[in-house]
Amino acid sequence: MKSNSAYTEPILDWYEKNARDLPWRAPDATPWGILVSEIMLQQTPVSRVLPVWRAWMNRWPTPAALAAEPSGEAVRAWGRLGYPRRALRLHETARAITERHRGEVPSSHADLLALPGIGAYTAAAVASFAFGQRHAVLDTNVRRVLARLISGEEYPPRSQTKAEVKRAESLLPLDPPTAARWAVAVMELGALVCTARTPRCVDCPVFATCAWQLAGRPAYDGPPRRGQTYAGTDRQCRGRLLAVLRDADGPVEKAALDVVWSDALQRERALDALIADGLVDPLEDGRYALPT
DNA sequence: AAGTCGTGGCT
DNA sequence: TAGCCAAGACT
Repeated sequence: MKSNSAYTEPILDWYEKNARDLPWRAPDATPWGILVSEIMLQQTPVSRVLPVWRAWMNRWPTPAALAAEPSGEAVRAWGRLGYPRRALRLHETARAITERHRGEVPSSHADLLALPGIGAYTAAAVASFAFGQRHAVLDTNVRRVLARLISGEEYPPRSQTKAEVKRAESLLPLDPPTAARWAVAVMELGALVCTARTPRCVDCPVFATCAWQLAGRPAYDGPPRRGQTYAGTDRQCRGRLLAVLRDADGPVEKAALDVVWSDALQRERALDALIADGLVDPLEDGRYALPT
């Protein structure tokens, strides 16, 4: 097997020995199971995804099974994973797969990209992990690993650049199955060793050739990286309101929503937004429910 | 194209 | 303790 960089073989070897045993990586994992895992894992830690993924796959083992249910059931089963619009889009995707692709998860990057809730990363990830294709799979882990290994910087730029994509493509092994293994391997290295906060460089298989190491691990000096305060935001309010509906057996009175958020103006705004998003259904009798 | 969109664990 | 961060997508 040909390697096209000094990083390829050490990282592939490291992955063979250190990969986590995740159910969506099992030999019997289906493209649908892999797709579901990728949606759930967007901005969400593995540990929180695991139980929800298992229950989800047990209940809806195929796209057609999910497509046959009301979207509200997907929202309810989503539980507290966060960003519940993902559940809605996953439900839409199940219906699109059922209608447009005969119930089979499409294998082409373009077809995947056309599905709701699936962007460049997820399309590449599913094409790579489920179908063994050769794609640059550029997520937050990979971006950070490459920034350190090659650019010698602690963190990548705020938003993804074309240069990063080119670089990721140039590192891809030529053989598709190997490229697919490389993709998970780099991601896993970022998740387990080359972590954001306190990297475990002593365990790194490419420590000796890491540009960031060689530069003396200079601290990040770019613009502030984030600032997502949460307490008191519309997002928190939306979360509270939706939790009431998730935990209820059926439609709820307006009063049941009112008690979970004191600021009436913000509460109405958040409720309207949830309705506009299709996450909440206002009934004619004045009550509210998850969508049908 | 910068803002918005949940939630909880970790340091 | 209070940020920081986690396999992004969409507008």
